[in-house]
Formats: sequence, C-alpha cells, structure tokens
Amino acid sequence: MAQANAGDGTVGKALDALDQVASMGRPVRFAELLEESAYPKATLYRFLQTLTNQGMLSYDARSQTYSLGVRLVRLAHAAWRQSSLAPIARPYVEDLAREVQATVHLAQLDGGQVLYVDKQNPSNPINMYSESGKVGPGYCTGVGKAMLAFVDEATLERALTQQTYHRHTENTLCSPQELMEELREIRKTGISFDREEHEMSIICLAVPILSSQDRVLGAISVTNSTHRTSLDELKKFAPILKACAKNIADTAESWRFPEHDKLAK
Amino acid sequence: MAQANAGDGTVGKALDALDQVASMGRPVRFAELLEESAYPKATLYRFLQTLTNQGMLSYDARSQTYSLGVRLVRLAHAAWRQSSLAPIARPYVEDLAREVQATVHLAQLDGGQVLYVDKQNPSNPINMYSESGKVGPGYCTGVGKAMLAFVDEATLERALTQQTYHRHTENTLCSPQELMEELREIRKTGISFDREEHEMSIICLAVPILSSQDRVLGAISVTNSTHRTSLDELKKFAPILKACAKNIADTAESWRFPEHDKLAK
DNA sequence: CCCTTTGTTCCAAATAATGAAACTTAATTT
DNA sequence: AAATTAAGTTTCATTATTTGGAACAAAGGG
Repeated sequence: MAQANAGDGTVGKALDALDQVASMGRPVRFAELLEESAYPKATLYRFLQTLTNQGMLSYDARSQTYSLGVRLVRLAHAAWRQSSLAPIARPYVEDLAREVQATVHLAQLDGGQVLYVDKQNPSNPINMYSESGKVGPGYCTGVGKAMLAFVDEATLERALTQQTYHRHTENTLCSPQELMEELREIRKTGISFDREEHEMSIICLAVPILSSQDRVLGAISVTNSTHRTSLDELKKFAPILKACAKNIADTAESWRFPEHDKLAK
Repeated sequence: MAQANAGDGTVGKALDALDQVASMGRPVRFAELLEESAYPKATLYRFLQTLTNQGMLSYDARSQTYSLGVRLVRLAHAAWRQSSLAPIARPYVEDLAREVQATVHLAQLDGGQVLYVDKQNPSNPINMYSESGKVGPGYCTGVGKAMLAFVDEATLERALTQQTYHRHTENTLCSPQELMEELREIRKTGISFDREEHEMSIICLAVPILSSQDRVLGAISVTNSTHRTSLDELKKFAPILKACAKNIADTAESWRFPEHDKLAK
C-alpha cells in the first residue's frame, strides 16, 4: 500500500501515518510501518511520536507496538453525532427496516468510497458501532452508485479515479465506462440496484438522499438475499424508500441549517 | 476555552483546531472559532483548510460552517475495534449485564478522564454507538476511581492535575486529598463505589481490569438507582464483577500479545 | 564476542509555517 | 446607489520547523 496522499504539508503527512496504522487493523511495530511507508525512518519516527503524544495513537512499550489512540474514539463520537446523518435519520431508518422486514443501510460518501454510518436489522436490533465506520467500494454497491449518480461533475471525476475496480462477481461493473452508463440510468429512475455485483446472492435497492438543492447527503438501501426475495420484489419498496429519503433530507436540512432561509426561496 | 495543548509542532496545533471544532458540538463558522482560538487568523484559517482537505473536517459552503469530517468516523471504527477493550470484552459484558440485571459500563482512561467504550443494558440491548466515546470525570465515577487507584505514580499525578473538581452532589469528593484517601481504600479492597457522587440517586460498583503485570487496562461497573437497590446489595456483585474483569484481562492479553510469552514467565 | 536487526538521536540544509497587512466579497447602513 | 462595516481569503518576507542521511544505542542471535 503506497502512500496515496501528497499535499497538505506536515499535517497531511502525519495523518497519512495515522491512516497507515489504522489500515493495518492491529497493533504494529515501527519496522512494519517503515517498510510500507513513503517516508524516511527519522521522519516516520517523529510522526509516530507526535501522534502518540497527541493521543491519536497509543504505544505499548511491552510489545513495542502502535495502535490507534482513544482520542479518536472520543472525536469520532462527536463526529458521528454532529456530522453524520445517522442520529437524524435513525428513527426513519428504524421505521423503514420494520416496514420492509430487511436490513437497511445508511451510507455517506467519503472520497470515492462508501462509508456506512448506520444499519438496522429488524430481526436483531443490536450492535451498532460495529457497523458504523465500515467502508465499502463505491462502484459496486447500491448506495455507492445511488450517490455517485447525483454528485457534481468534479466530485464524480475524482471519485471515479479513486476506485480500484475489481471483479467481485460476474455482474460487477469493472470499468468507468460501464459504470457511467449505469449512473445515467440511475439518474433517470432515481433508484439503484445491486444485482449481486459485490457479493453473490446479495441484492439491494438503494436511493439517494438529496438536499433541496440536489446536493447528495447520503443514501439508504434495503438489502436481502436472492434466496429470500428477488429484484422485482425489492423494486416494490422504491416508493417507501424514496419517501424515507425525502423525510431524512427534510429533517437534516431543518436541523443543520435552522436559519438562512432566504436562499431557499 | 483556551488552547490547552502546546507542544508537538504544527501537527499538534492543527489537532488543537480539530478538537476545538469537536468541542463545539455543532457546525461552526470561521469567526466563532477565531474568537476562541489562540492562533492568528491566517494560521487558523490554514489549519481548517488543511483539515478539510484531509477529510478530518467537512465544510459546508452554503452555511459556511465546519463540522467534523467523515474520515473520523472511519478512523474511529478502526480505533474502537483495535484499540479499545470493547470488542474483546463484549461477550463478558453482555453476560454480566444479564446476570446482574442492571446497566454495565466498560471504560478506559484517557488522560485524567473516563472514556466509556461500551455499555450494556439488559432491558434494552440496543444503540451502542451513542454511548461509546462519551467522556466523564475521573474523580467522581466508580470506574474512574477504580482505574486511578491502580495507575502508576506518574500517571496518577498527571491525572489529578487534569481534573476540574466540581461538587456535583453533596457526596462528591472535591479535593485531591479526599480522593487520594478514597483511592487508598479502593486499592485495599479492589472495589470502588459511586455513592451518588456524580448524580443523586445513581450508585454504582466498579472494579478495575488489570493486566498480569497490574497495568490498568480499563474498568467495568454496575450502575443502578437507589430506588431499585442499595450499596450493600450492589456489593454482593463484587465477586462476579471481579471474575468478569479477570476474564476480560486474560482475553485481552492473549489476544493483543499472542507471541512474546517469554516475559510473562 | 561479534554481527545483525531494530529503534533512537543529531544536526546542517531545505522547506514549510507564520502572521501582519492588504485585499476581496458580501452584508448592512446611510 | 454609495458608503460602511464585517467576514473571509490571499500575499509575502521573515522565522521557525521539518527533513533525512548518518551516526549511535540497544536488543537478539549465532
């Protein structure tokens, strides 16, 4: 994994290092990080020290390993509450899951990737944190395509280059061309399918959550398996999904921007 | 709110700015931040730009406000999974909550403060993320005192200075002296009470989670209200709590340090 | 004991951060 | 509509920090 991120001076580089530790998914030693890092020994070393001082990383002297620090958990709690749609959308998502009797995902766009910020499973309404924060590919998930179809030109272009296309199943759209065509279709209908593109026997129906100025706020989806339902069956939920998305968008806007009504004329 | 954090060059300062946004708890405008900031206009401005570029903040052009970015949610998910005790302790905490039929908290120390990383409520096993990441005072909570009682001299001293003592109730321990005395007692018995010190009618029993080298990994507690139980009743759970803490510690150690068994001799 | 690996510190050169001030919008008042 | 104020953004010479090769220290073998 090469260092993707160039710009933004010292801070950007230090955050690169932070991401690198995060991407390992376990406590790591200095040498391991050095191997994969684009930065020289002393430089990386200082970054890790700084981040540790700052509580963004924690260092275990016994095993000489770095892990992500608790400060992140604190920050993230605030981030999830103030910046994600999840707390606002929660009641609507719950209702939707109950109504469709299937798993509902709430996602937002993060770079070219899909970031899941909430999940509701009607049969097992538990265990939220373990799903929030997961990331998925943008080009082969229902929510990903639903969002990409409605972002502005510039964002889309950037997002498309950030995809690393991989043929997960025989249905996966593996090129920007195929994807663009699909997105055109989605823009027309307002709904997006995952036709076993990411994982066999998993299908889903997704719709974007759009602000009143048609800015993409996020997306919601209903997921199910081909053993329990079909695309045609799922499609029947489109109106409910759209209504739910509308509700979330309205609530989000009135919540996040209670003043400045002028512009909305 | 003055800037607390000095050291650590540019990165530290930028993270200060990040924390500042987090502490506001809502989207904020540049001017608001500038007012409270220790940094000059242009400097703060560049920090915000950098953090936004990096996805740690997000900027809404419409309302000209900064909020925490989605990248944090992603990082935090990784942090919670790899760095907190929560995923390891989850099954034990669940069992405990069922057994004692009361709310169980799992906490870790972050600076002088208590960071809650998991919570189980037997009657309503749901809604996790909203609790993880919350912080509380160290000096007047069961888990806080349980952990402080067993940390090393240096950490304790630093933690004590970081408390801002406030008499929440008539039982709150409001000085380092009172607290130290209490900690001595806790060290002797291995259990810690919250005798309505943080909130009236809320009591709790907590025990520390200690590694085999007696390093403080975290703490667990059983919380209840005085209307439903008493301190004496709670005290009866001490053995179960201790056993649970032991289990968590053992699992944590074997999980996080699968190799290097030599030192444990 | 020597050699290797891994982690830490130094320091002069290179680079990036700094912040006062100038500038540009945008909003409000006259 | 012009003038005034406020809010946000850019500039640039100065200053301070980062940089990274290389030397150093410590731990682990052979």
